[in-house]
Amino acid sequence: MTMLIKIGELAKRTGATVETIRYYEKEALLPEPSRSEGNYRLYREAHIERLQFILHCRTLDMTLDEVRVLLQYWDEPDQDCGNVDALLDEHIHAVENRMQELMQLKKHLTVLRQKCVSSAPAESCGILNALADNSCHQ
Amino acid sequence: MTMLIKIGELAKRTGATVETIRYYEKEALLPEPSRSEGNYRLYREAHIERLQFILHCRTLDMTLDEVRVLLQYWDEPDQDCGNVDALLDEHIHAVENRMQELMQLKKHLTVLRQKCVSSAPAESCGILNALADNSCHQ
DNA sequence: TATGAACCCTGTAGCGGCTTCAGAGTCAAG
DNA sequence: CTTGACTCTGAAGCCGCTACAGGGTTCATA
Repeated sequence: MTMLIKIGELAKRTGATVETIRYYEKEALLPEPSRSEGNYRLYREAHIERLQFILHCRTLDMTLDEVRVLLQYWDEPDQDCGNVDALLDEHIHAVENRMQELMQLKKHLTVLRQKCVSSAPAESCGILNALADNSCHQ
Repeated sequence: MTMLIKIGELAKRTGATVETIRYYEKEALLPEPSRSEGNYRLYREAHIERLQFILHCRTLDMTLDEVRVLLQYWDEPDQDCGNVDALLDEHIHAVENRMQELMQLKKHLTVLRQKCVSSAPAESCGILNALADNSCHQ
């Protein structure tokens, strides 16, 4: 007897919300589960695993399209997994780039922050003036 | 004679797109400009500066709501600028937090990436298996 | 048996910050 | 007079959910 669980239970076990689970089904990331007499979704072990896989990818900030690609390998285990590496490499690069951007950003913000030391009329606020200044724009 | 420019010219000078400019107008970040006989928007110096201010804030990853707050000081230069500091401090914190997250992320991704060294059937791919693995989930 | 609470269903709209499109009008050059 | 570059409005689409509204189901308790 395979154990069948309803959507709320699946949510509880995985940490997803009920709405997210339904959303993933609509997006075809999760297959449509069977239904009870009262039309409730009934999930089994395989669904739990698959959802966990998806959520894990999401904690790594992958897009749903990236997850879709990975799931395709998951579904066809005989394929060459070379593209899995490639996808991951690309993703790592994207994360690195974003970090670089944020570091630049923080530098700029910190410099900007220094320009206002104390309460004063906005007119003379160094921050506002710096933001307005064209020359400061790169 | 003040020089008047059309939206395309404003876009070229600031680096924004025409659509973004119209969007900012709809969002009341930019005031409605005057119009030509043929109903074209006609911008003047002040619009250029204001748009540059907004774009500059955006390169610093501020939300439009944050920009709105700053513009309010811009518009009323007699106000105390204390809140400008506060907004900036908060924003710097947000950027720092995001950086922390991304660093964690990158660490995870790099570990994951090591698990697949060469082309092999997806079934045996360390990456996919690690993503599927519950124990790896935190 | 009635009723209430806790769960589930579908479908739609909203979020932010644009981007893209359809369908039309304007304007200057050739 | 036509062509092509520009402009206009309004609506829809993007991502990854989240939050409704308005119902149905299930199960325990009074």
